Amino acid sequence: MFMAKLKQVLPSGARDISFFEQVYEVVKLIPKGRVTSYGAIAHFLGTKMSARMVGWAMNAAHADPSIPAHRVVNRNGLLTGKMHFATATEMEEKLNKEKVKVKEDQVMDFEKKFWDPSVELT
DNA sequence: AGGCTGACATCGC
DNA sequence: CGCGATGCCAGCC
Repeated sequence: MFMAKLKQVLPSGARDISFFEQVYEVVKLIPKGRVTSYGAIAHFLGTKMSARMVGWAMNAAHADPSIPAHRVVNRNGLLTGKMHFATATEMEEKLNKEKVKVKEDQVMDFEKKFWDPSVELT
């Protein structure tokens, strides 16, 4: 269960030097009112084929409040990870505050709000 | 050392 | 149109 791994989200050591940090960096760099996808981040990090890694990284990211994980959605602009937030509505509420409209757990104008790190950060 | 898991992405039936 | 199976990679048991 996720509970089991939830405990290891915060390792006592500082040996968290992995692409996790890269994911954190990218996610933190996401402009307000913008969103990106796991696939885009994965691509930016080089592991474009496996967006799962990004999702996995985000799993650990949710432990860090400074990481706007709510701005990261799946390829369809769907808030698939909302269930991992404190509350199921927190994600879309935060997005709404950033002028990002969410309908049916889906980001509206996703393509317009989409922020591609491989393009914006290059 | 081997196997399981994961907030995805895609194709297949 | 819905559910299932597969690929990818890294971390953890």
